[in-house]
Amino acid sequence: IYLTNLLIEMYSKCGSLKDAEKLFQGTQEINLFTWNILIEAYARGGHVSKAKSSFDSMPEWELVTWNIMIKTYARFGYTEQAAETFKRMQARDVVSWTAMLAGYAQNGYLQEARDIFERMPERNLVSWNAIHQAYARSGELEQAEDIFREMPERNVVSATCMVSAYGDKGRVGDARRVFESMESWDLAACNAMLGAFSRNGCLERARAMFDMMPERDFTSWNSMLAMYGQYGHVEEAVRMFGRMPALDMVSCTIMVIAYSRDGNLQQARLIFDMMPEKDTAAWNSMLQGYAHTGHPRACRDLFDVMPEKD
RNA sequence: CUUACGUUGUCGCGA
Repeated sequence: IYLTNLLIEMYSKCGSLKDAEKLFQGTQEINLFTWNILIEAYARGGHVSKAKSSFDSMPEWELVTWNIMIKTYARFGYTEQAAETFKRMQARDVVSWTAMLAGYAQNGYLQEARDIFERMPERNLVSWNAIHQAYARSGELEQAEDIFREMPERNVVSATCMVSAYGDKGRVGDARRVFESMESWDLAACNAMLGAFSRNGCLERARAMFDMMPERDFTSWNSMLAMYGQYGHVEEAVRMFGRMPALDMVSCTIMVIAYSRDGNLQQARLIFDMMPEKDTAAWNSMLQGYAHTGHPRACRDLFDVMPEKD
């Protein structure tokens, strides 16, 4: 049963929801872990109502199950349901409190997040990071700085969050200062620094950062693409796009925008049509390409065939 | 064997 659970989880983490489901249904030996893994799998795929019906079909619930439901609701914007779930729980641990705090923050409820933080019976580093991030993402930089300075301990996550917050405000020098004071860096930390450079038009510094990074993922590559596209170096974006080891939906969407802004709607459409998966952001980007370049007809035609409109 | 925090794209919301 351990092995079955591991296998289901593996499928889920690879995005093979169908295989995870099949395995779940095909196995007779099931425990609470199995249920939790299944709910988590639905949550990953954004199938909130399936997660909820699995939750309802379970023989019993444990704390982890409730925690997963809080996260699932909050992540997809069902803040009220998350809060209801939180209130209905008989026992809560630090994970429950932190999930609720982060859930409020992700949906823009800074005050509620703060209230949760203050009511928490105990806080750990993750809880501190969550409240720190809540202020940072709301643009409350001074408060975020205060928390960062005063929190009992900091780790790579705390610092990454600060780097990103400075970057959002255009304070590249401060971002660098924090980044350089870190005692260790992981990929996300490097990406945050790279993003601070790229979003603020520091092309050379971004390039140097990118070249120096020991490893790169989609986020790293996509930051570079977006920067070159945004700052009018479409040919450089194209060059990097061609060098990427693999493409994802975001890379392609960035190129659709870059080509469109460059007036090259044919190339934009070519990339768009090549994409194996498209979300609404991808569709909207292509629409906007047509809309802003005087192609109302093409825009309308595309709009009419969109599978999902927001 | 399962759950909470950080890094990339469109639009909107805030300012």
